[in-house]
Amino acid sequence: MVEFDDLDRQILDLLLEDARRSFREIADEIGRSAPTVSNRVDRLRELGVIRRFTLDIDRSMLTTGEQSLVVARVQPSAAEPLADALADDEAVEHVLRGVGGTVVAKATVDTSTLDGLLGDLSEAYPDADWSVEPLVGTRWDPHLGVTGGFGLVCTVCGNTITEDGVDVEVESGNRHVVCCSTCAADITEQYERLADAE
Amino acid sequence: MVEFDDLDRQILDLLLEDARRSFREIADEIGRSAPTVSNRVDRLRELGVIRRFTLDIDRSMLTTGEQSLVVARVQPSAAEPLADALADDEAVEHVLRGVGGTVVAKATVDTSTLDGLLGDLSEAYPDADWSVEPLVGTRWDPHLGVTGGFGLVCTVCGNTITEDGVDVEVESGNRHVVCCSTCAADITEQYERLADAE
DNA sequence: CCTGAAACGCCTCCGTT
DNA sequence: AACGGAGGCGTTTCAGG
Repeated sequence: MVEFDDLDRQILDLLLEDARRSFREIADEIGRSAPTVSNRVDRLRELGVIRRFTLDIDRSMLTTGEQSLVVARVQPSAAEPLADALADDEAVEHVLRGVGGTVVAKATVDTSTLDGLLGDLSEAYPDADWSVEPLVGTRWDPHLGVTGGFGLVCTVCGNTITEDGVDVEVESGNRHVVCCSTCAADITEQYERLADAE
Repeated sequence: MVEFDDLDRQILDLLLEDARRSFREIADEIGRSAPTVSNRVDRLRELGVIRRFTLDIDRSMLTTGEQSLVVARVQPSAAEPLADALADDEAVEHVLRGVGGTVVAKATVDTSTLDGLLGDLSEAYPDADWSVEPLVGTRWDPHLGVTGGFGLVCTVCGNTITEDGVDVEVESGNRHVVCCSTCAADITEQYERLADAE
């Protein structure tokens, strides 16, 4: 059983708004019992839809708040490794990557302290077009998408997952949700090939 | 009394990692009692350091997950109104603004659905340099800054706030934290002038 | 500003439907 | 899959240092 319904969407909406809201309060809101909400939340965490419960902090109020905004444009094929390299730096908090090769990073240090990392990356990506600026304002309005539909997406073929969905546990303990047994076989094979290569 | 010490920093660190962690667990971790943690968290919320408790969601798993990355470069003076205009749209979840006039937005709709909003904004900011792409990857590693120091910053003059700090309540119910009575008078005056202008 | 005790509320396991 | 009850935590209030 792998599905994702309106109840899940409502729970996510309420938790995005206030992640410390009690399960009982959520239960009242959506017309279910607290254990149901608890079970749903557990499932959403296990599936990886909820990556973590966290805070939105106003860093402009803190002296640790010097932050930098990095925007780079590279060849689309180079975007993923660049994004990974940026994300690996401990000062980098956020990385966004567009399909066209735009990579945006938000770091929790000032621009001069970032220089070391960016110097290395500039050499590794000589064709890249870089900009680095002190970050002066961030706004965040957490919500799910505004489009009507919702559901889970197959990580193999991209189709929407229905009641035929399969929840595959690959050997590292990671889980993947796929739409059918064909995609499940696909992903299992991929992981086995990866394991053999080691 | 307005201060921000190592205890606050530790509490924020632990909550960034898991915002549903119990106050008692945090208390054990930092060697204080649960009521102390509860009081500190209340204070951090009231001060606006904690803007909200929320979730990090993996949108790539949801069919609502089509997202767009917008990067605009405008005159620095135009960046703030542009950032506000973007943030006002309900599909826009994140807005980042650099001091040099770079504005980055992350929207929870695909690029074609964004067209209406961006068409209007392109007309309003004819000198802007725009790019819009489907967003294909986001990573987020929540943490406080990596720099050593911490503390609260005066919203008037930018100095670090010490035990002389003042917590001013301006008439709208909003609060500001400033470093001294001079800055407190400044901000009160500013708000009064604003009220008179209406 | 902190603590401990106590009261109250919330979460989760379990048995049932 | 979901519910109600029960036991055990978690949170908050309060008195006292």
